[in-house]
Amino acid sequence: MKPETLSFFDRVYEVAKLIPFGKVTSYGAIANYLGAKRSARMVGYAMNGSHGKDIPAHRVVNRKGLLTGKHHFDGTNLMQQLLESEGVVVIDNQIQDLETVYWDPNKEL
DNA sequence: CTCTTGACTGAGG
DNA sequence: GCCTCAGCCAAGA
Repeated sequence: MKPETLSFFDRVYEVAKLIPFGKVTSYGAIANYLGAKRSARMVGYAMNGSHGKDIPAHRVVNRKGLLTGKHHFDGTNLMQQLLESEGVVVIDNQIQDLETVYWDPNKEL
């Protein structure tokens, strides 16, 4: 690939697609993997365009494991249900046992 | 070029 | 542990 031709958004999508089934990661982790540790907000912002793509956006949460982006999904609890269907325990928009399901691209890739 | 907008994060009280 | 504040940076108007 020619990353130079890909925008920051496109890189976020590529990483998001690499998230294993039943795992989650944080915006900051993705940003750090892209070499822009301070651009965690951009990662989330990029996910706005993830709709209509093969992006498992529900596997991306903030560093606390809180489903801050659930408001961008259709249903009120769609994001939570998607995660639970993958074996991730979620209670009140908060991922339980985060360390167990956490996937860090910097360590895994 | 300037200004606004964020699905964030770390530091301080 | 919780709440608040400020910095961060790319994209779009």
